[in-house]
Amino acid sequence: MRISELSRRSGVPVATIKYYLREGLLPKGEATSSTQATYGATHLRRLRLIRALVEVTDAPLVKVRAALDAIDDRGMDVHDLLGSAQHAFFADAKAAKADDTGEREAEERAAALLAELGWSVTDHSPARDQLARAIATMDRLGRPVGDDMLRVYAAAARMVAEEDLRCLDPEAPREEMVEYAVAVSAVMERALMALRLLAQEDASARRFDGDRPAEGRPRRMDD
Amino acid sequence: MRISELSRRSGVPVATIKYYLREGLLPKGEATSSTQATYGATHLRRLRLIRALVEVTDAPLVKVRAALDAIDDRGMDVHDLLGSAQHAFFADAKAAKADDTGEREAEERAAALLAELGWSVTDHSPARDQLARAIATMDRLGRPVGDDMLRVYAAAARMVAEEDLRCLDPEAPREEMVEYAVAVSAVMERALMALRLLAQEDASARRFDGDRPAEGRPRRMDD
DNA sequence: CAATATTGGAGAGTAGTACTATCTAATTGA
DNA sequence: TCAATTAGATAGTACTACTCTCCAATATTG
Repeated sequence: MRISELSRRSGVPVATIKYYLREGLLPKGEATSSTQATYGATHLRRLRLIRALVEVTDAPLVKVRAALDAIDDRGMDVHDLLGSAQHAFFADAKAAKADDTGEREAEERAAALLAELGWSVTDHSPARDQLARAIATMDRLGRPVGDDMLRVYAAAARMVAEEDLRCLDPEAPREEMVEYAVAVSAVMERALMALRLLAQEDASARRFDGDRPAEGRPRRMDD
Repeated sequence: MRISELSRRSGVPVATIKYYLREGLLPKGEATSSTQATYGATHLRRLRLIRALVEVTDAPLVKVRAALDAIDDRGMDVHDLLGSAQHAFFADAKAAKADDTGEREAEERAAALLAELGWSVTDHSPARDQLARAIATMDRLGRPVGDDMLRVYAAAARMVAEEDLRCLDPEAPREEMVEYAVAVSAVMERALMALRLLAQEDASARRFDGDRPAEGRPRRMDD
């Protein structure tokens, strides 16, 4: 298929496709002459993935490209491939400023939690830094988070992550599997956040709105 | 305190504070003369909240301002205040294009899930739209999410949301409580996402890495 | 009281992101 | 043959989040 058909089938303007080509987000089509190239199903799938990533999460293109580059990296086993794609997409641009008050302490709390949970994760993971950053930020706001809260969060995260991995098909071709894993991580992140907000609204209704808030009634068991 | 002290104590450059003042993110200080104003603890707290929001989540300032405006809105009960602050901060700029394939269907699935869970949430919530969008996007990528997966996500979201609400102090002044709620929603979102990634890494290790020594991949045949 | 510093307010400038538009020359389809 | 399409390159646009410079009015210090 030529570029105009790729555009029509993906809903992305030709000018934008050319821009993605220039920026290396999309591999070049196969040139049939000096002013013609053809694109295949891979290009269409890749283009849809790009749009999903930029529309649902609003990640900068540079992160999308980093994740895509990781996916295309040959010569890694699935676990490392998954890890490097996540690393690329979710790494934070602004480096960990290991300078200030409480940041170090927050890192230690994050490490302690991970140790307690017994999760086998690499050091220097961007996710770990982000966890520490969130803890440190809550400290700085004067509202430190308790260990019990972190444990609840970790338990919820684990439930979701098990489910994420469960729906990965080990029979699928490697590249598709990793593409899918990245898509699930990124777009289902939005779903999870939306559900959290919805659940907060429900909980808030039960607490502040439903019946009189002030008296300390025992926790309702409706589950 | 004067602007330079506010800058020193918050770590935010004076020029940036002035910019926030101009943009209405920070209320003006009390003017003591035509070229002097003083700022109080409220300003410092607000400034720290702004920085936490823009640094941890990378929300655009317009969203931060919308959330802040909602917080400052007098004459709402706590539940509605919480709701409008969340609405303001988490609403998506790009309107729901109710046009295309499967979007309507995704909305129905989201509604059905919420009905099944019995959550009392408003219609027209941005979170609901985002949930539908995520479902529709997975469909479009050719990897639709199952109802069982959505239920797991919902259960996890509920656990976290209960915990979020639990740590809200009903005795606290209303404004501080809402500020805190927004901070928890926004910065602990990052913590939850980081933990999900870490849990995915652990699950991936157990699944793809754990029982295989250096040499073998379960199956590889391409190239 | 004079010299120096700081401040509020306004405006312009900057760097980065994600496109979008225009142009040229080659090539294709009718 | 000749309008339409295309690759590739360059330039322009709109937006965001600052950052810088300037001014006149104060405030602080010697």
